[in-house]
Amino acid sequence: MDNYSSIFSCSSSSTSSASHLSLNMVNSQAYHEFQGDKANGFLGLMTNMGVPNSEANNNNGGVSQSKSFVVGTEINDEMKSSEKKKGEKKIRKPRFAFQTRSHVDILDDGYRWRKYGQKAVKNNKFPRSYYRCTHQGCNVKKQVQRLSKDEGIVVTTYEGMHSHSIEKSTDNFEHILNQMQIYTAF
DNA sequence: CGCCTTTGACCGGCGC
DNA sequence: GCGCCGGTCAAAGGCG
Repeated sequence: MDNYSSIFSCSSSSTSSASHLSLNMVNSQAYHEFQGDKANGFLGLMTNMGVPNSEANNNNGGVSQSKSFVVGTEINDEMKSSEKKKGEKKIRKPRFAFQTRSHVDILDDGYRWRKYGQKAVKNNKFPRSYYRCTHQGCNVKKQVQRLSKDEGIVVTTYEGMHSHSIEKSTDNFEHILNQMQIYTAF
């Protein structure tokens, strides 16, 4: 979790109308923007989400916001010769993460995930869990990790983007956002 | 019965 | 070259 280029803070958006839409949008757009220039496009998007109306939440000194979006562009080092790897499986996919103040680490975002691994993280007493989207042909991955520093914070890192639509009701993004708000209130 | 979690093994990259 | 580390595989078992 060191090489993330930028951190966005996102307090709960009160307008639920934009919620699931923006999450989808962010997903795809971010993917594109990362090809060329790093995080600027994403930043713009976040502003589009019409966010910052920070509820004066009671956060303990260190953390100033309850939810923060972290966007990682992986190390682009060897992408000089883009044709180097024929299989392009080697291409580092853009990842983006957000951390949530929550006591449950299963954040249902509307997709179906299958857990395929769990590893201990060093300097962290909590393990990290690896999930994969079970939709056929969609190999989006995510990993969920809890901070040992503050076990109330769960970091979810997504990798890749879904090539399909959500299987559950699309209102689910609203639900999760609502959940986030609820947990944030504590 | 199908889908999921669990868990140790395995593997590739990287630093020494 | 070797060992560590992070990520993935796959067999076995659980659960609705």
